[in-house]
Amino acid sequence: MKVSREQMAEKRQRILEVAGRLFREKGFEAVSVAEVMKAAGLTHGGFYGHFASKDDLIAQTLCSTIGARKGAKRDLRAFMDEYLSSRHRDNRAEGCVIAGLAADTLRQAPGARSAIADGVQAQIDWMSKQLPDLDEASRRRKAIANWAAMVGATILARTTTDPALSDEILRETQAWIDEGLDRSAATISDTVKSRAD
Amino acid sequence: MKVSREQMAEKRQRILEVAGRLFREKGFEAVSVAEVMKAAGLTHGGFYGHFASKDDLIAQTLCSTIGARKGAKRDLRAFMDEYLSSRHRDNRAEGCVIAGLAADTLRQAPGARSAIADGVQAQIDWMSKQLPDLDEASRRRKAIANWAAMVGATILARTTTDPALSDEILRETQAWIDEGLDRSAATISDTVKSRAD
DNA sequence: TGTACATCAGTGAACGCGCGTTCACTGATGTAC
DNA sequence: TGTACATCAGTGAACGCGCGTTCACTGATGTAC
Repeated sequence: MKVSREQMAEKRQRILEVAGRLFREKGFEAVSVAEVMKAAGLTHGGFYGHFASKDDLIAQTLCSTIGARKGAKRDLRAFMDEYLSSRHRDNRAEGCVIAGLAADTLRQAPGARSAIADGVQAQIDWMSKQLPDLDEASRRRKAIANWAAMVGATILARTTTDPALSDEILRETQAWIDEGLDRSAATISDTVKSRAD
Repeated sequence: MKVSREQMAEKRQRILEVAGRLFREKGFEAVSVAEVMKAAGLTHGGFYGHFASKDDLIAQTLCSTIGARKGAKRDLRAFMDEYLSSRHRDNRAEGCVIAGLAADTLRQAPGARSAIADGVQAQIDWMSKQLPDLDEASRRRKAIANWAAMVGATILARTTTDPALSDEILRETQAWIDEGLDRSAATISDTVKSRAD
């Protein structure tokens, strides 16, 4: 049965949303087209009215989900705290796409790969811009190293079966990053002071 | 046709080796039992004489590959240099199992999960032991944060489609880790000096 | 040491299953009059 | 504004395919005499 154009656009959006959740939770290959459509309240046959293929759905879902998460970011410290929290570790379905799906995306079609690659690039640029260091090079170095540590810690914390070790990985990574940020702040205040002299 | 017992043990070993390479290269789901057996020079029907199921193969391959890599480690600095090299980034088939398959393993059977989890634990313990810092807590913190950064950087560097950014991620992460190690060395030599006074 | 036979690792056809994808059909929508 | 009809989003059965797994069979191995 036909539906109105707004309804169709809404349904397309709903498919992208549930696909984003399911893919992050289970990975691309473990989620079937039929499962996505059912979760969106539709039957599987209608899928190809919205997307050209499963690969197309994957690429569009990544674009859409990365875009949505990008828009929600505000303060760097708050972002890092949330990222290395047990809540984020345990909530794969709504968490960071890169921590959840980067490894999976390596073997996907070019559309998916470039969507994730753009996300990595944008994330590094954003973090670099938020850091307090004075010179560009150390801002960028710190952004890359901290982002790598955050992604790695999330993946390792999710992998571990021992809850104490999992918590420790998040906590110690956060402490290590905080030490680095404090050191930057101290250097900057020194620099500002010496300039004032 | 029957073969001698030593030949059968050799074949089992060869299956584990090719499976280790193929899984790291393509992920668990994208490699079929038939593909593994063909790569080992056998036909797929014989598979169940060696392993109870594909899940069993995955778990045993992880154990075997992690064990083999553990035995090959020597010096921490050399290990870190190699880990964050473009060679390691580009050689998934023979590289670190955790960077290559940790994300995939999340959704695998318990045997695979615990094999990878043991690998994570052992890696943190080993790195912690190799670090020069005087107190246990900062050794462990540094081991966790550095290991997380190494795993994350490898995954991000493999994800990126821009070769320059990929190289940059590896280089800057290594530089950041080196700064941390140098800082430890300096602190220790200060401590030793002040004790000598 | 040589021979006859039981064992069993490996072979390859076959199985059932779930997947991505297709397609004839349905019926609400939106348009022409 | 009301009616007749073309459009087309959604339905659900069906498809071909590759997968993990099974099984009757083969023939070299290793043992009993």
